[in-house]
Amino acid sequence: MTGSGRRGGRTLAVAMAEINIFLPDGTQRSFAEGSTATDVAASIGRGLAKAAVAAEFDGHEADLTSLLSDGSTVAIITGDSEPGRHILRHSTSHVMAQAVTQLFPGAKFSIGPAIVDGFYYDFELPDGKTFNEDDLRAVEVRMREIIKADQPFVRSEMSIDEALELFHDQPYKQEIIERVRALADAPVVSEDDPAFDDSVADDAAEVEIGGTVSVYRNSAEFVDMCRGPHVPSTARLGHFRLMKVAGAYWRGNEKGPMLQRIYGTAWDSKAALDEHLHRLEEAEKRDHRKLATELDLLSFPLELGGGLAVWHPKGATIRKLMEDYSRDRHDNGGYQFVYTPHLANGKLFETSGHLAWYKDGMYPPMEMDNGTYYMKPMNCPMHCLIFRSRQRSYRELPLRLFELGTVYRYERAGTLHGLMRIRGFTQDDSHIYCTEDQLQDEIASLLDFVLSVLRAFGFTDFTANLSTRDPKKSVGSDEIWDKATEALRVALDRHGLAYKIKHGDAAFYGPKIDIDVRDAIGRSWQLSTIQCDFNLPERFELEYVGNDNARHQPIMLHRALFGSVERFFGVLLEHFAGAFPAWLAPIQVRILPVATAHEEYAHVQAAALRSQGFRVDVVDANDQLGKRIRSAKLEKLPYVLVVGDDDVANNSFGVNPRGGDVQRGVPVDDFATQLAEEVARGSVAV
RNA sequence: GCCCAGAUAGCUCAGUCGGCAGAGCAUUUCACUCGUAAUGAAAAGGUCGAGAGUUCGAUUCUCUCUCUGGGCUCCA
Repeated sequence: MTGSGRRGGRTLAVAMAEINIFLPDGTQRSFAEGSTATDVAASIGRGLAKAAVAAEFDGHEADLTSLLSDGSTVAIITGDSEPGRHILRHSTSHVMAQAVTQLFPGAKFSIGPAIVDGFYYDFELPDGKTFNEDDLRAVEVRMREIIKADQPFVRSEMSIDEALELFHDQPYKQEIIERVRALADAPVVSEDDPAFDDSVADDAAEVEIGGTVSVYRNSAEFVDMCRGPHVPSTARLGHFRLMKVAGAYWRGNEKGPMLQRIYGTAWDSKAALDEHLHRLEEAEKRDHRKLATELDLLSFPLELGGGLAVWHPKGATIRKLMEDYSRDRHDNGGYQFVYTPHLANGKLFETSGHLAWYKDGMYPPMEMDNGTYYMKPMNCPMHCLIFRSRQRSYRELPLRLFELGTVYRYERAGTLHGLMRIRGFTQDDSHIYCTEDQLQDEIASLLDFVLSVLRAFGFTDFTANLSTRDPKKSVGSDEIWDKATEALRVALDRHGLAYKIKHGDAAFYGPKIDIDVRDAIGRSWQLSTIQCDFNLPERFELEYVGNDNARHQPIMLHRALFGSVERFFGVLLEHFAGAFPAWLAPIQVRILPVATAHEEYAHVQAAALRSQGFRVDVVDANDQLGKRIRSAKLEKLPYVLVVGDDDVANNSFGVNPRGGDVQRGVPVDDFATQLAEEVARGSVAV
């Protein structure tokens, strides 16, 4: 079966004339043809052999059988498993590099890892040439030829010096090899260690650590440094597509050279590839920018400039409902509402430190007769002024100030993205001032509050990130950092919320929790944040009088649930694919009279429903009923009510719900009662 | 900010090898009055993103800018 290209739950990985066992730690051991499980167990230990994530063998089923019959469980990697997809994607990226070097002589290549759903490879073309769409198609064609040629991937190992010689005309490969040489002598650093360096780990993933470098050759002219593993030969590949070309900095360094990155997707079967492409189409259909236009919710007029939106009536209705709900919850949650202006004298941002650290992210200054003014990039300094406006007692704490505060940030032009990254946006922002003793309880109840509000908007799947101190850049004592970090951790544990610790990822002023939510099609969005701040209370010299009649500095918490109202709106729009639940729908009910004779009844009923607080409109019988229904469906309205002779006679509606079956003759009062229940249920906090 | 690709009617798009700009949907009007996803006819709708250059002539070619999309970087 060698080279037969079996896939789909069957053997994918087969090597030439040897057995390769892939161990869970990412290393690989090779055994000569004919080795048995006894040999394997003797060499690497039975436990490790059992835990192996994959094995390559020579297409001799007898060898495999002997491995298995000996009792060692050696997993054979298949194309429809996660490690299998990883291997075939990485192998496809090698083939792409091979095709590129053939079509573009002199191309330098750097790294080409497997990523979610696919792979990429970064290139530098001679004379600063760049890829275009036609180049991509040409590369695809060449790749298919290589795949058809059924070239075996042959692994070999060499010394670092030999590798440097082999890749003498590949400067990026040489740089990686040099880094690995340095790494071989350096102590092993765990991922949890603050000194852990991602980029070194990436390099280490390319090659073996320990003085040798492994390379894979799959034809006379193409060899690439790689730790492996790979599929045994190129014929095992084939269900791929090159998706796009993009610029990418070498090692992600903005000051470094810009390479050409080609992204591709690769799967073990045509069905899996088609399914993936279909998923992309579905995600595209839910794109909030597309839906915002189709549903007439908002727009980004050219005349306004980049990253600035205007809200049309329907979008504004949804936004108002979101904001009303938020205000209501905060009102009941012990928050006090404040308002602050959109711009301020630069002295304020000098005091807060924003000008010193964040000036590039702020709109440029406005010179005025009595000073220099800036649009506010944050609400916190202003809330601190409110705290400081008079002497505070411990009896007032925790003091929770809340504002739907609109801020302006000069996001770099290339980073703008619809509502998700925008230059003027509104935070559901609160700053909580509390004592050290109150910190634990405050954070715990805050986490309750955050999750409850998110659930009310239809999200159920959450994960959290806990970002801890970066000792190289932080203010505040060890003691207070430990205490705050512990408070955040305890709150997460108490909730049983899954969380990852991001070491050293905290802002300089304090640790934080970020909440990610999964939407209806499984994408993850970072929304809420809870941040401790030991910096601003110091800078603004905030204090309260304690029960010991002495002055103390409060701890400050920043927190936002939506994060930004605009971004949250965008996420909701994609989550619901524009079909907002009844409590948020800008138009909940549309009444369609069958003919002109029923228009009066339709308008009377619409007025009656409006008086009960529902959002209702009527479309008169100028068009055919079918057309008006179609139009209402495209607008994704929760309820279409058709009224004709029967309904006028019986005081009823023909109810056509979104995603449900038509029901004729529903009594008017029954419909109103049921809709009221649905609306009330929709926004209930869980 | 950097790399690539774009910008034509409200929307989705076609087109002009440089010579008065096109469709469907939406809009308006007229006819039709219809029971659950597209009735028919007509009208109106455009400085072809902005500016400069080349040209007898530019929406089309060149350059700059603006904005958008995909990435990279960034998001204190």
